Amino acid sequence: MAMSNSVEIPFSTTLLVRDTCLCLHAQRAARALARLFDDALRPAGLTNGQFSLMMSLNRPEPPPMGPVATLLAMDQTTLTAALKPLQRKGWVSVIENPKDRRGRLLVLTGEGKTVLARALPIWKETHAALDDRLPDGGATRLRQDLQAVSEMSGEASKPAARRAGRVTARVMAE
Amino acid sequence: MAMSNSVEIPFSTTLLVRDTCLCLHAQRAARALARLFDDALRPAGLTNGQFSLMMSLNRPEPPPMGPVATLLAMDQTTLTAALKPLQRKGWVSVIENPKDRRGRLLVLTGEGKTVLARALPIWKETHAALDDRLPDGGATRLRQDLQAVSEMSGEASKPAARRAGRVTARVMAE
DNA sequence: ACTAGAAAGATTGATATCAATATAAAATGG
DNA sequence: CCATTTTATATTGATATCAATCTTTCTAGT
Repeated sequence: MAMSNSVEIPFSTTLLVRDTCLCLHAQRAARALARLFDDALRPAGLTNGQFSLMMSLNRPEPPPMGPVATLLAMDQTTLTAALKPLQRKGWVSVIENPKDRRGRLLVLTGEGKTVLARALPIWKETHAALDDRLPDGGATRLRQDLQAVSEMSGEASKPAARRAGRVTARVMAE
Repeated sequence: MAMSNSVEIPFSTTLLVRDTCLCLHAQRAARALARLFDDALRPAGLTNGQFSLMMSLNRPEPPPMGPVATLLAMDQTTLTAALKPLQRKGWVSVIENPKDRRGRLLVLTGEGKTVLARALPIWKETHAALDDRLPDGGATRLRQDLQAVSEMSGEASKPAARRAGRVTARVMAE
């Protein structure tokens, strides 16, 4: 009798994973929304990620990189990479932190602010349209649920924490 | 009087965008969940995306690429790229479609099935743990909301449709 | 059958993402 | 104050993501 080499997973399992996996659902929604906003923001010269990043730099005091990476729930090395094109375009400057010479401060330039200001109404329109198409209160609920998931699967696996074996601080307090 | 070159966006607007943008929330949750599942699946040699992709290939009949890309809500060119490492590892074969010589069929190899079968219990555990940490019914609700968003912002902006100016067919009917 | 258009994928180039690792500076414990 | 550890960030290498574009093959209309 022949060696049964390949392990069969029932098709029903495939359907189960397809229908229930929160990770898959999140990746799909994230791709779809990214495309939606990328398309909308294209005339402004920004992607959804660049918009979010630059918007998060619009603060009274220029923030260091770590907190921004945490805010965006991205790896610090991803942030370093994401800043490169924005620096090239002159929209963000990365300066040395005088208080801590290991660190950098992220500064939105005047030109960066202009680009961001042009993108803002597009974001508003796009987001309002999206909001309208969701059932009443759907957006708020979804936001809360996403927040919960980010924090939950984030606490233990926040990029910074994973390297250091511990959890890091709060970010962008109002 | 000096030229007022830079456009100021109030900090309150930044906080508004940070707190309400569904796209940002989705990207963050997607990154956090991706890390969670990537970490869990690492011993099995798979990333969350590779797991989802390979699982979606576990069907009675090997599917063509288009429907798989649609199912995963990713661009067709992304799928082409994502298949490369899986082909190299011998877990997926890309064969010519005898019915349509433009097309390809994606086949999970025996070795691919074995890898996937080893990853399955990890997925189950990880997903169950995640489920437990969400409030009652939270997972189901979130799934439905994510689904709605994917379909909504997907219909008009499905990768295939964006190129062709129209919307494509249903996928992976049970 | 022919031809124009549509559809399926592949390729290229730019950016995004993270793991592993490296470097430099600050903090901490003697 | 010095040695160790920790923290902040950068670099490299692999994969993921999409826009723009190209080739091949199929389909429709004639």
